[in-house]
Amino acid sequence: MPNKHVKEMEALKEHLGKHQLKLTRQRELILSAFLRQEHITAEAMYHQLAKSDPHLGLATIYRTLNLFCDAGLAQARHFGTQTQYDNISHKGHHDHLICTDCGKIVEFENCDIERLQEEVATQNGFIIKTHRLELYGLCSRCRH
Amino acid sequence: MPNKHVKEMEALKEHLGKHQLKLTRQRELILSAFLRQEHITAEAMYHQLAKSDPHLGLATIYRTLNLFCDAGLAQARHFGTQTQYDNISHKGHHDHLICTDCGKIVEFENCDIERLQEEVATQNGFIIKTHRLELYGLCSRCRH
DNA sequence: ATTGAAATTGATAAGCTGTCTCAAAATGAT
DNA sequence: ATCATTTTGAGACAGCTTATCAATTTCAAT
Repeated sequence: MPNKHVKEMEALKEHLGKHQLKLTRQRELILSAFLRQEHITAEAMYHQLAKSDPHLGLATIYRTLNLFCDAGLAQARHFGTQTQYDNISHKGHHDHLICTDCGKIVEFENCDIERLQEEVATQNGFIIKTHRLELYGLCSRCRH
Repeated sequence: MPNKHVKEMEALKEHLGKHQLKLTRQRELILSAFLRQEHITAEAMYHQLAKSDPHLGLATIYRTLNLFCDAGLAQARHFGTQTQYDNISHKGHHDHLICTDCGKIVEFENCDIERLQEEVATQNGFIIKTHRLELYGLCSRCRH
């Protein structure tokens, strides 16, 4: 596990400890692979890891990615018929423009929107931990 | 069909005419029910209409809602494991502040955020049809 | 280091949502 | 009214995700 993933590893361990869960070889392996991606599906990770670990089950991948969501390391996003698991640390504050016709996804970042979100939260007594902003529409090619 | 839905009915007829499709009792019924909602799932509409029309098939609902998407009256949005069909004519978007601790949900609306969203979309050549904004955090009670 | 209760895994069955199939019915142009 | 074409309803089917469960692994307490 690269050094730069130590922080996430610690976050996972903390979550495991709090919930009487155990650190397994598979969880370490999947975390390591997950942190290298910006976002990935369970199926894609299954095929990716099959090379180095042929007996890693698909159910374990799903269970572990959902665990990462609980631990705040990942965020599930449903698009089409599949679920994308977004890497929170990569994401930082990236949001998505999604073409409903061809499925194209454009990532963007907008500080002004972030600031307004904070404002709205403060007005309502909230402290924001994460957010999800998705804009659905047609990309330049599909709108014709 | 209420008078206020005449415009949508005409839009549907125009689409049907252009594509050699036919206006059926079911399509009228489903349109009428759909226009009364801000958004709905196929399953929910199935149960809702089952009372007045027990033999209306679920497949027909799906087919018809997808037809509405093609006709520009509806917009499909994947939410959780299900597909929400949004009523395009309802413009009043409410976004959500969600407390991850107690589950409290506060709805809000912010024109400035909406405007910035349009800006971002335009910069990327997109035309927005719908969006989804959720802020996750702790509400005033739970943050202590 | 060993033990043992509790959690996890892998393989697969089951569940859910949405689409496809096809014979019967409805539509609408003629 | 006729008839080619489209649509419907019911259920089969397909894709993605979760549940089941015996075998294995983890880890805290010896």
